[in-house]
Amino acid sequence: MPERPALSKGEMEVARVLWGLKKATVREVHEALPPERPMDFATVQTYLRRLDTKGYVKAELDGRTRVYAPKVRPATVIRETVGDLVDRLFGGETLPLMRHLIEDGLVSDEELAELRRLIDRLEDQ
Amino acid sequence: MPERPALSKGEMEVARVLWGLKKATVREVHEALPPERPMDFATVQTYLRRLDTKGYVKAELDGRTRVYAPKVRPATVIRETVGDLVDRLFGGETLPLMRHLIEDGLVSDEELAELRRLIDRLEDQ
DNA sequence: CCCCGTCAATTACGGATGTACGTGAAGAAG
DNA sequence: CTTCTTCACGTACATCCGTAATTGACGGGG
Repeated sequence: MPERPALSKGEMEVARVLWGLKKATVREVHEALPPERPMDFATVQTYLRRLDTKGYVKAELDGRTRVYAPKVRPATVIRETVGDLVDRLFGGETLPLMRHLIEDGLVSDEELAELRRLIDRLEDQ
Repeated sequence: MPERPALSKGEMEVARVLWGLKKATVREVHEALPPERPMDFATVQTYLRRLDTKGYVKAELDGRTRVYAPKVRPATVIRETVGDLVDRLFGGETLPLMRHLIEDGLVSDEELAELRRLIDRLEDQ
């Protein structure tokens, strides 16, 4: 597999937005940013350019404006990123991460139920 | 709460080792590193010094050798780190992360069972 | 005493990252 | 046709990160 350089924190944020939009110009991504995390237009531009060089998105010129689109699926990025974190922080063990997520109250009751359904489905299949 | 600068990947790795040792010199940390992730002695030294300046560990001099000890509990670091990742990659939603962990086969059957027990315990309490 | 090996500390350094400024072209206004 | 404005592009830059080479103090053998 083509080993891409890992994403940085900021790159992740704009990648996430681009996944949501499927296809967008810098301006569109900029405007779609979550309001609690504003970012300069030029900063978004930089992140998109870097995502391009790193191979996570592709860009094509429309007139004189670049239109970006994802090239790597979110699931892939997530797997790699989370895997890396689990390695470094938990020595590769996944369960401790789960435990923390659950015990720190980061998961609501509803989500717990949903989670249980998920496990059920997976187990008898 | 004293907002510390976030940990970098490398810093996490040595912090993890130090948590295991409770208290150790650079050399001890260096020797306790997982074999599949070797690291120069001086590199470990640098990470520990940076962990110190960032406020994650404290160091005291024993003779002319520094002895390091954790100052922030793992649970705290984990909460902050994972929280940050969840924000950036999932917009704050925890469940999608869980889903990915489970569906990508990153969780063994045994762990699934364990996980179910965890949920049970949490729910009826 | 002087030299050498050992171990810890300090300094170094190229590349990544977060963030933004300066520049130049396309179009609107006069 | 000249000027003003708008927008996207490339360039910039201070900091952080990963990684290690260099320097300096101690103790032991000649």
